[in-house]
Amino acid sequence: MKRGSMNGQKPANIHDVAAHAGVSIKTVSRVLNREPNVTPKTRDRVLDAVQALSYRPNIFARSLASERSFIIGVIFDNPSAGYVAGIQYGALAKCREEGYHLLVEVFSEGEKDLGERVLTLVRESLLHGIIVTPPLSDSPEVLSALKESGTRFVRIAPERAMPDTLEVRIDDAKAAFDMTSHLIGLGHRRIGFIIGHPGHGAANQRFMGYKAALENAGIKLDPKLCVQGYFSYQSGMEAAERLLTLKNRPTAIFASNDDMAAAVLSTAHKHGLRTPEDLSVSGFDDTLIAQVVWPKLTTCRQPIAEMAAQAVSMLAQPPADKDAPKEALLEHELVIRESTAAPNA
Amino acid sequence: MKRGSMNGQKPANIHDVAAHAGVSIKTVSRVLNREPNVTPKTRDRVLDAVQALSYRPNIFARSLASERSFIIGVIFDNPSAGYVAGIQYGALAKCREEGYHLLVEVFSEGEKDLGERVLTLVRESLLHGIIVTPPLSDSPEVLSALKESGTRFVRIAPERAMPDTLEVRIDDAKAAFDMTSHLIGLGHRRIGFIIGHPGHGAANQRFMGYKAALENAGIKLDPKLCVQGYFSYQSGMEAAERLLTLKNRPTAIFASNDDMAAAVLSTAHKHGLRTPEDLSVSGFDDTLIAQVVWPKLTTCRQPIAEMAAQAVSMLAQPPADKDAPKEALLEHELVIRESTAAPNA
DNA sequence: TTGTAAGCGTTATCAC
DNA sequence: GTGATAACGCTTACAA
Repeated sequence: MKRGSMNGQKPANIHDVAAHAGVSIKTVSRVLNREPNVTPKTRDRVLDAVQALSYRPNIFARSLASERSFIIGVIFDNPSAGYVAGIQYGALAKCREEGYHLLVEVFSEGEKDLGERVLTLVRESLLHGIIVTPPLSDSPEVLSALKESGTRFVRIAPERAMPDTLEVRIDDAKAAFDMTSHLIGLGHRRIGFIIGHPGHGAANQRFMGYKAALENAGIKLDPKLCVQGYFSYQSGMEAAERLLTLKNRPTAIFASNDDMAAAVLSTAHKHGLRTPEDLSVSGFDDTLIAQVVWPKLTTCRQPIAEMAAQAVSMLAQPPADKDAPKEALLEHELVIRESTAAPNA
Repeated sequence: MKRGSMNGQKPANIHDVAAHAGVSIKTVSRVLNREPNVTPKTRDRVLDAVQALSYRPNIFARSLASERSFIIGVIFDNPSAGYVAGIQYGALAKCREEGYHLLVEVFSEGEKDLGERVLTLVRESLLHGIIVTPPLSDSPEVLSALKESGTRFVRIAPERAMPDTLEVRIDDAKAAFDMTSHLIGLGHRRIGFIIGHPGHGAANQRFMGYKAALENAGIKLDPKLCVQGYFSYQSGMEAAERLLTLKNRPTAIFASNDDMAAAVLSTAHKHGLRTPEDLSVSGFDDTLIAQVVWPKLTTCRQPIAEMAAQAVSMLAQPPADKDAPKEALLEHELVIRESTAAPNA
């Protein structure tokens, strides 16, 4: 057995490699970190030794000595499983490329000592950077703790802009505008809207987009048609209930995310309404649910994984780079499926 | 990344605390690690200093010096978003309790150098332990790499037992037995079964439970009624298609997970079959989808989060403890909803 | 181009 | 009980 592990042998360290290659540890370090000033020949000898001893640098020692960390953190507050999975998938792919690891933490916005906990996380584990997902990306406590810590962070889909802060987003207002326009194009005039969670950044933007599209088409906004939701399936059912029992009920409902849209479908069904014949329904996000419900949901695809990958890239960039873009704006895409059609079609 | 807070001040280290408290660094270390032999008075002085300087130990230095890590890894291969989220939720809660962090990594079983990558992960980042989720929990490459590395690991829902290995599971065979018996109790005799992914540990167990229940009720197994699936929505549609176009089609279909059961629902609908009047459908896992489809799925709840929490607990336990349980068996629970009823009801 | 030596912030080994 | 001092495995000035 060539590597020392099972049988109580300690794994090789940088000194072993140096000895095996007949060079100094500094040279090994240079090779490993791709620093200049190493002859190809020396480099090969070192690489051979690394191979032979199956050496892997100790990440803790590296971090301790260099004051850099190779771990990127991502923090969540309970969003949908599909959203979490999408973010992680994208972040992990890029992390692998860039040589980082991904540490996950969940915080709930309500909890005591939220700022304190965030500080502990970044300080104790010396994160290289941190990805902040909504609704945490607009939490004052989280944000000020992060600022105080000096750790670089990227906010995903934040509502409010912040100076000197990295952001990744789509144009939520434009996306909602497009979706609403799609409905209007189909011939709908009475379009219900289920607003997202009040604290969630993108929620407001989407609402704005909806209103702008109505105005653009010369349709007067009916406040009765706009009801508050919280991005949860449950809240979607309650909102749908209110909209569908209206005297003059809408012919289409645009929900701010897929979970709520799925709830609308189910509620409409319960009321004996067919989709899309009697009621068109559209969602937002294009998570798995959109394709699993019947009929399949018309929705707006948000490139969640790419957003996370982008966030990792920004973090991987050297902070000194003044010219690096501070904000990345990614493209959304309307996905027209079977849940929307012309009214009374 | 530099750790200094905004104003360029470096965070306090153990020497600062020692100086502030007028003791040696060893004493500070003792207090922090709850070692004996410290007078209450000294202890309080140290604690005050910690507070005053808002000191947090550097996790890298700690790990380097003690050869212990405070990070637990969890590795996935692409399972459903609901499953991933459930595992992480449970693991994180327990990690917080026990003072660990959670590092996530995704591997795909097909990829080259899988074992090599697993080795690198545990060695490079010196994980305290690692949680292996299915289907990785039965991957020979992953398992042998882990054994070789000497890192402690817990397998979630493995199919094959391994000596001297930690495991957390439910009794999948019993659960499938119960579900099948529920269907039989309703009056069904022709019960279709969609088998899970061949490489996935629990899949076989569930199939065994199905067969045992039939035998127990004196029903002869019809091989035509058992079709292979892969746990994906897509594979569920194909399997359902085959079952529903059978000359003598089943009056109930039991799919090995919720995603496939949702696909059965949709396929049945397409064939003009009503659920549960014309066809009963049941799933497994009780993920979000089970409650989002219409009608809501009868399924078997698997306590995913608790299983992950249990895994963290086992890892947190000192390895020397010979009497610590090597295997945890958690309870499943049948969740009867609207997708199952008596045939022709 | 390569090597020496001094940290990095902890824990651990002994003395006292 | 408490405290110097040496690891831990690496990076990085600074020499050579």
